[in-house]
Amino acid sequence: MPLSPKSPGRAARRQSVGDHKRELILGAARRVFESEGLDGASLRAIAAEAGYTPAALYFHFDSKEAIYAEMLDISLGRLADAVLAAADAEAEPAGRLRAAALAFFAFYAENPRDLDLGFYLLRGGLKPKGLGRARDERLNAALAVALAPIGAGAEALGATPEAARLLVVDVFAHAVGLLLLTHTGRIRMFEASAPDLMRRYLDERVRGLLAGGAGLPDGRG
Amino acid sequence: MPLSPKSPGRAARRQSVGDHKRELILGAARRVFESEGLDGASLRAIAAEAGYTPAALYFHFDSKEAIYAEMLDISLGRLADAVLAAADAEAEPAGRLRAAALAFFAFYAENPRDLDLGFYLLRGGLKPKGLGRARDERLNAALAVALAPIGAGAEALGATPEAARLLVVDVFAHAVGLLLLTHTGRIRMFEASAPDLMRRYLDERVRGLLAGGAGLPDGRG
DNA sequence: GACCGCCGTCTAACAGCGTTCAAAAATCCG
DNA sequence: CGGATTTTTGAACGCTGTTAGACGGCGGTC
Repeated sequence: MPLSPKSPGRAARRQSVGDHKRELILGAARRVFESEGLDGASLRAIAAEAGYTPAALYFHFDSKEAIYAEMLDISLGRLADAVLAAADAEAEPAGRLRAAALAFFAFYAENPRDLDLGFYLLRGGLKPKGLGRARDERLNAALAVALAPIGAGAEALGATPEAARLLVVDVFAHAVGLLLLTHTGRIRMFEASAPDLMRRYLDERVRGLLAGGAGLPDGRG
Repeated sequence: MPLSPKSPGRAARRQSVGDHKRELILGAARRVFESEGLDGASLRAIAAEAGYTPAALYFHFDSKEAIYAEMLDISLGRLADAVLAAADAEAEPAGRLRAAALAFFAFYAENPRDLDLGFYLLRGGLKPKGLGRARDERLNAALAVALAPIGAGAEALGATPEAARLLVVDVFAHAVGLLLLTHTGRIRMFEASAPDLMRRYLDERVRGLLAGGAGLPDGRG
């Protein structure tokens, strides 16, 4: 122990003050991001909104991407909360499955900035350079939590674990595709209601589960 | 006619020389983009690769985005070619549908730079500011061409036009979602083979078409 | 009570970006 | 060749994320 702690509670208090300032900056980032968009949100604008000089942000975060990464963590946490709440409001497995998947879809449909953040990651941003490998672990963990009710619902309806996993993957991909294609508003095929498409898709998958034990067979061909 | 054409073939020759230089620049952009990625490809790098000074590019293109937009046009053209070729290699409607959809998927799975370009648009890039409204028309038209064989196959299998349209939309969204989620390689659920997932999904939809006349009912509920 | 050291922030600057503008070079035509 | 037009250039602008060094203030030690 090269450092002799000067006083017991000191480090902890420092830490909590530091955390508070990080949250202050993240809040400013969220506001600027909300009004300017992800690409339009400059570090200087975020710093100004937080009452700081740009350089000061580098004391609290390693980079601008680190701020985005932390915002994504928060976003995924809110997503998981929304999905779990929606699932818990239903009693029957089929209802829980549907509610969870629709809540996932609705979360991103109604919060385009969270969608931007997610797409930023998917498009290759937030590379784990200095962000640490742990970031990816957290990301996958949060995603697993948010999607868990879908798989659980499928298993409760009689699907094998493998079939349930495949259904989760399919629903996830379908939702992401619908969200992305609707998002720009410039692809004519997707000017129609995306939620309707999502509902229709889900209804069919649940019906398949109820009927045959699997909407799509896990052995193909 | 305020401009008196000095000689008949002159404007045409100018035009063709200009087109040639545009293609030269687009080729340089494609190469730089291939090795540096969309975000890493700077205008100065593209200009250097083409043997130009950055400012010279602005004589041939309105902006960097205009270069990207033109690259996207070319990309969508190649996509349509690949899809139509794959469909034409099959005789039966079901085979044509499957081949077209799988070719669409494979085109982007095997050409990540084209995928980047497409996602750049979906993420909000290539806004029709100075790019002109005509860009969006061309974009939608190219997409319609590339996806036409899927809808045609569905109708040949007995689907109503509306059901066929919905199937195209669904397949499109599913493919885009799978491509996007696989693309980063950082979402653990999608480390498995995306083509397999696409095939499985397609098989089921085609089976639904063959069985009931519609894989997913067009009246939901 | 004066001093030292660290923490948090600021000022100033860097290199890079897309873009613009006036001037120069190259090209073409009569 | 002369003059007009089309292309290209060099230099600059304002923006971006980021870094280095200096500065004030606060906590703990002598």
